[in-house]
Amino acid sequence: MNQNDDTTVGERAAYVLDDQVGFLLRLASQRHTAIFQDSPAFDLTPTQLAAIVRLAQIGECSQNELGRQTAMDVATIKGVVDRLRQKGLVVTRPDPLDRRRTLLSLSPGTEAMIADIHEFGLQISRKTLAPLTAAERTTFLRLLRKLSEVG
Amino acid sequence: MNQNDDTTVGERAAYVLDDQVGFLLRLASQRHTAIFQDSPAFDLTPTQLAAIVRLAQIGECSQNELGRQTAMDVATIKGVVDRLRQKGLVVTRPDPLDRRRTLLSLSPGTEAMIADIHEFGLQISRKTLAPLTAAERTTFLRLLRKLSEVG
DNA sequence: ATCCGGTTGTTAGCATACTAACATTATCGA
DNA sequence: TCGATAATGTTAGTATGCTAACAACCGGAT
Repeated sequence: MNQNDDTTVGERAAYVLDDQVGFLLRLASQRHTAIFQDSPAFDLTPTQLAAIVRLAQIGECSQNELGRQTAMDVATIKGVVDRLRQKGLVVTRPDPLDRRRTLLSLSPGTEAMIADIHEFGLQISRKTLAPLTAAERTTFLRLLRKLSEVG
Repeated sequence: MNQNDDTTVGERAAYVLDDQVGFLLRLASQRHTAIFQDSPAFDLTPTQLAAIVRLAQIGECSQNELGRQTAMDVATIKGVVDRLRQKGLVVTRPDPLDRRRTLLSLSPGTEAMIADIHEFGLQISRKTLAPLTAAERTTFLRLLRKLSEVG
């Protein structure tokens, strides 16, 4: 019987930190972020790129709506949008139909860069998944999606 | 031909944010953290639990060493250790052999809780992986480890 | 023995990510 | 129409996670 067997009947599973999904998710996220930041094509963080790409996809929308579409709470999306506005990548105008809202859209310069930003994002994904074979990449993304879509 | 086909010869792969590994890793991490925080067994964050479990595993060590063993840079591990000391979970003493170092160890009370902390960690991992079948869980952890272990 | 490079821990600054509380504005129901 | 409810955006506070700079200290090489 393997000394690392964690399925022995009647015995409690051993807690090995390096085998826990939360710990491994943190490591994988760290590696992805490092790959992203080491590819200096744009002065963007992964989160900022996600916001820009989503805004390009869905078009003009409110700040909270963009937050929901990118899985950022209201406090986080505010900071992200503030920094994107400061860089001139996103512009705003008041919503004429709802005085609570500010509508966000990409600046013309950003609009023109969208294709390059997409290409950059694909490169990052390829580098991140490089340790896996093509079949493994497909499987991994499918399972990761199952873990993310719940709730 | 499928309209979402991203492998058509001669065409550039489409950039779909929801299919990018970085975005999905962020979603999965968010879900894991939410599961963790909604299980109020201990007043700990995932990072703090990792530090405690690792310290229990490797025994008394320096702050930077614990950081390396838990994938936290020197600034991050400092904050984590400060908070664990403030809660009385970790105690320190100067290293008699190296005046730069402070040696960390678990407080006796924490030592006594380690088995419960392990059990709690296993519950969190089970809940996080619940959307997958047993076979999928094994595969997912194997691939996630491959993505994390790369230098 | 001294100098030099490396290690340890601290600090400051920035960027997510979360909760909670708040004022303002919309909307729906009675 | 009015009153309760909900949505929007802001602010404050806390906790990672990163870089960069710094002082103090250790070890080895000359």
